[in-house]
Amino acid sequence: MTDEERDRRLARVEEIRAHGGDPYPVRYDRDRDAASLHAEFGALDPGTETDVEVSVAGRLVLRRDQGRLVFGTLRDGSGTIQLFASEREMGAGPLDAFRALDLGDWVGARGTVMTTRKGELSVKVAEATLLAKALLPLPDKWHGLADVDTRFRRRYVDLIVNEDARRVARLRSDALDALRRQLHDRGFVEVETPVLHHQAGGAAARPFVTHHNALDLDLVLRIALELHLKRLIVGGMERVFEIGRVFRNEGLSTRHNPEFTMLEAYQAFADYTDMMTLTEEVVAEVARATLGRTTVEVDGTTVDLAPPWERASMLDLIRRHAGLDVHPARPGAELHRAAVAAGVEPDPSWGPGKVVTEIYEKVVEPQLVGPVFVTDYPLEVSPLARVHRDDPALVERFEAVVLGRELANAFSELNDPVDQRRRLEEQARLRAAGDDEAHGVDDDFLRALEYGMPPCGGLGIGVDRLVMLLAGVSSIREVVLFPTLRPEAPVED
RNA sequence: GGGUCGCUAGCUCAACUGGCAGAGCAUCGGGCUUUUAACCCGCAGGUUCCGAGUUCGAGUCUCGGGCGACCCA
Repeated sequence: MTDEERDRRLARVEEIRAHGGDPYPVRYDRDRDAASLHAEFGALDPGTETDVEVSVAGRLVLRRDQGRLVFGTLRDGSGTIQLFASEREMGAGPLDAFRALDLGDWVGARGTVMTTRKGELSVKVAEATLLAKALLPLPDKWHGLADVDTRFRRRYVDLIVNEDARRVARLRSDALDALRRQLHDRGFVEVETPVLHHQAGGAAARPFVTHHNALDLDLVLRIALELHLKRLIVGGMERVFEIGRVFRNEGLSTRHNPEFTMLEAYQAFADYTDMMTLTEEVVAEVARATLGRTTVEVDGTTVDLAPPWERASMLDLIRRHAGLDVHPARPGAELHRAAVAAGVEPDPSWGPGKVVTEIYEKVVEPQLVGPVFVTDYPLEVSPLARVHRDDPALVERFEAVVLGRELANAFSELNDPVDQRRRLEEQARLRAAGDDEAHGVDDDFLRALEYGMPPCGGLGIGVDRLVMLLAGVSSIREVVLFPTLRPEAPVED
């Protein structure tokens, strides 16, 4: 019976209540956590007794029963500490009650600090208190949870038994903290802009559609932060950033979760070269703040994020890695031949810029170790970026690539309202022709630009991907605490 | 969407070519006052993901379905 263990523990709960106990008491006074005990008493010699009385609290995760002596391992938010429960110290009745605790129970313990003969720092228990009874058993104490799906569905269990899950969750918090500090230190102001949009914009992606009942209005969840942040630049907020969730209605993979976290930052009077400097400095500082170093390792490959990062144009990289000399101004037939030579099957609907970009993405990007700034994208695939100062077929845009993955995307922002309107109308044409990832025309955004946006550099960093890099993991689900999953099958457990 | 692999006790995993469904941990009973995944003895625990088929006999083979992982588009 699958509920046998749970029934046994429920019966234990009733037994405790029948004896006047409370299996779920309201609070507990603890004065120390495991880490502080190790920090203060870690140097004690084996076999030391102290008269320092402490109280600790945590989850009982291991137990070693010696008969008249029971060892327990208690885990709190800081680490683990051993409990030393002896009949001599507690008496037979209380020791039996301690023995009756189940693995997974939350327990408070008061006693003195000691070390065992083997030198393990312990609390010699004078009094133990059940703080919360666990009804469901923990997974195998040695192997933990191996089923990846269950790890993500029951992240709470993953966090209990998997040190690495705790490490990554903490690392993500540290990285967000460091990102905010880096930007604040540079004079950026953190803002919050709407998640519910009338129209998806700022990226090429399909949105989630939702509905506002009172207004009887369909709305979409944002796919990017860009267009509202630029409105703030128009409003005179010279340096703004937002760290926020965006939503893209696309498939699930090791690199894609439908909701993920973007950092976008906009800086007035700057161009994309300034954003390269900002990117490499901020990312390197975040690595130092979270890892204490600038090198990261994923799947056995180590890269150093310390600035300066290599800068190379997309066209140069195609020449170098694919041996092809291409340019979006070349005749279409020539570009199609080049694409085929590179192993890319060009779609008839693709313009020359799209063909060049596809060659880059399929052939070049996966080979790039980096960190490298890939600069100067075809105009056609970048409707929000300013035309390149030296080449009208290109825009001033870069993507930062590390280990074949895009980490950041940035432009010299397009602030000519007439040019912007033309480019969005071209997108609308593609959309009408069936490209459901193409932009629509956002009239309010265009109106904002008509009030005048100063020259501006804009930067987007995929926070999840940054954390993946820092954590050394290759699946986005490892860095998102509760990744999107199919609903659990109705009959389970 | 395609390919490959997987789904067996609460957890982690076995079960040669089709032949009595097993182990470790957890649980339960017993022993043990310095353990470290404690250890020793014993008990109990199963819709082998679901459904159909082939067969004297299916965890194993065939077909269909579900869920997941990895790779590819």
